[in-house]
Amino acid sequence: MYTIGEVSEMFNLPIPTLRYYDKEGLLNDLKRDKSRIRKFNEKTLEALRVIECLKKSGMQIKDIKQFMHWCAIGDKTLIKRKEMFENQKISIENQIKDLQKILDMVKYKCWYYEKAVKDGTEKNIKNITLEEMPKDIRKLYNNAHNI
Amino acid sequence: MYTIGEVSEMFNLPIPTLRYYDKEGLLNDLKRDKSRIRKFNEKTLEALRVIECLKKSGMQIKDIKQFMHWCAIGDKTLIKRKEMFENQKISIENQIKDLQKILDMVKYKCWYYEKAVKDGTEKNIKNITLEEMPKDIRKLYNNAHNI
DNA sequence: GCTTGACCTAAAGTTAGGTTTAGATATTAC
DNA sequence: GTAATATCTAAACCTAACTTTAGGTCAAGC
Repeated sequence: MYTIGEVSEMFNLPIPTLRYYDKEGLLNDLKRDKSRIRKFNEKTLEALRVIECLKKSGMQIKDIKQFMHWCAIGDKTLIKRKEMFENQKISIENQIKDLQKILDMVKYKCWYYEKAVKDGTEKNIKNITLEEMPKDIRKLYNNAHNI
Repeated sequence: MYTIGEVSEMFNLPIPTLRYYDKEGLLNDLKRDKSRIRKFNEKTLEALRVIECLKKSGMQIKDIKQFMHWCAIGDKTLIKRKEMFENQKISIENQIKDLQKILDMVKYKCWYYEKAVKDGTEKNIKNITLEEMPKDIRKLYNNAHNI
């Protein structure tokens, strides 16, 4: 059993954030002692790990709440929970793909500015054609420009 | 030369968003005609492409504004702009790495719920040990659990 | 000359996800 | 017993990035 202060340290989350999650209904398993003080147990910590994961995957608090609620209901909601994770998987895969395109654009810009800094001016590189680029850079450029 | 309505369609951005970007100083090259109507040219469109890219990479409007301002100043700011893109490159690479860890966690959960749905209950799988997991799933689990 | 449609502005409103404040209670240390 | 420390609550506040509203201008078509 842990106090809110201990959990705050463990997860590196501010105390008000933990209270906020509780208020929003994300911590179903959270119990209180006789003087209304929150007592976090292993189940609550596991819930927090899942919350952190789902948050980082871009899910909104209200949808995480929905999921936590399904968990509380029990086996009747297994299919919904499975589907949720399958959708989240697709969503993350798409986010990674998108970021890889953005990364190509940014890598192209890194090359561009390296050249510009070397030249001391942007003039020469500004109107470069595809043919004048090194092959690997051309690839970055093409990837990036059909975003 | 394009009107704000045309650009809105081309970029699939609401008109008020384009006005907002202009107001925030992201569109230095934007000119007006005699009756104060915005006229977008190729340079503005290229700026919008860069803005979209930087936004998707997680950069804030105020930092994009800073970058656009550097662009307007000219060759004196080349090193700053190069450094900005180099930092953004690292940031995106880290975002991708983080998402890949999250993805492993979510893939593990997909496997977990597939099994649970097959069983019709979460009971059996709930307390599964590392040894009882298939090797590839154990790998996902381990990757995910040192987030 | 009047209506329609696309543009304009400033200012207020919105949303998510917290964070801060103010005041109350309870346990521990001296 | 009293001071310090950690907890509690409700409610106000905050920030980013828009979005909506209300009212005004302007050129084209009838």
